[in-house]
Amino acid sequence: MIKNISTMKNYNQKRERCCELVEALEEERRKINVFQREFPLCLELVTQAIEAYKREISGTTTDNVYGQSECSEQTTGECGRVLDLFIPIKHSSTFVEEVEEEVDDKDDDDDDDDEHESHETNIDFDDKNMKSEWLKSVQLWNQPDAVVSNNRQDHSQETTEMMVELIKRNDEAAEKNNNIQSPATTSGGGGGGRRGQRKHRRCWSQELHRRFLNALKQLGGPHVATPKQIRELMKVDGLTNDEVKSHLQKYRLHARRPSQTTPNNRNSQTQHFVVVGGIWVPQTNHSTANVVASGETTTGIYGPMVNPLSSEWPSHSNFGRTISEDRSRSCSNKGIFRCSSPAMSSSTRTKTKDAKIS
DNA sequence: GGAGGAATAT
DNA sequence: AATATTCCTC
Repeated sequence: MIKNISTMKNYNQKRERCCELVEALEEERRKINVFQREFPLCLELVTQAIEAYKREISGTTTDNVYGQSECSEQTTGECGRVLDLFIPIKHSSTFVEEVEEEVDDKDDDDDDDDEHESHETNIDFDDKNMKSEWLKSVQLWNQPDAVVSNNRQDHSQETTEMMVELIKRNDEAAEKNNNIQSPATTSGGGGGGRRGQRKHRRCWSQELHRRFLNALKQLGGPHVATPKQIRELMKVDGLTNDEVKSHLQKYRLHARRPSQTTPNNRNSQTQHFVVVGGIWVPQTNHSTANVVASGETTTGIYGPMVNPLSSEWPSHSNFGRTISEDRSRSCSNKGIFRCSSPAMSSSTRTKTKDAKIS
């Protein structure tokens, strides 16, 4: 008898717990629903989990008062599987291809913005240190699209994690395909294929670019800083000299001809730039409302990605497109002031080279 | 090996 | 067309 009572008690508790879970999951589903297109699988998984729990609830309330209901099995079976997709995330700190082991608080000592950045992220993880590492990695390296999709602050931690996990899985799959489908080629002159497999194309996230600018600032400008120095200052694991060099080259190119012709629809809110130590920066810490498509600007986990950095490029052109997509269009190249420009002329090397050629 | 610039691929 | 990667030259 006592046994029966305690069993009943257990089931009531269990049922209560299930109800809570269902509610929580439904809440999650509502949130994910916003991203239905981006995360169909995620939505499906949550839906499945909800259904599984609902079945379990109905199972415990009806016939199967004693013993394991079939739905209980589903819980450990289907539902367990579903949940397994989410739960392990918390234990996997190394799922980003290139984990930045070095990018931690210690490294950011000289990077004044980064400390601020960690506040922007509003992360309340228990194991903050561990998570911030991989979150930073995601933030730095991930495709901006995917990251921007996560830019809603009303997402709970679990939801975000689920999304990150799904993104990661998609990326992994894509990468696998890439490796299989694009073996070493010998086609095309110039860069591609001459030597083995072409490197995975990497996008410079806002955060990455911010670090780049920071390093540039510290080194005294794009025409003084060398790729190696920049890379060392950026302290981003996995970042190569070549990548920095390329980025620097791009930056210099745009600095060389800051005013491109794209007149017409300019807001009256003209953006003013100042060159400080050879770096183009917005004159003021403008709050020029660069309205993000999703509406309210958030400072969630991927908060820093939201800040429009396009203004930090020498020109307003599409240079920063990978970083902030097309938000840069709202910038203007009018009202640019140049205070100093160390060594803006093209290098003498080119001249000697040209001289040799001619 | 590192840097700058150009060529090339995506 | 813009941007990342690779090659060439110093």
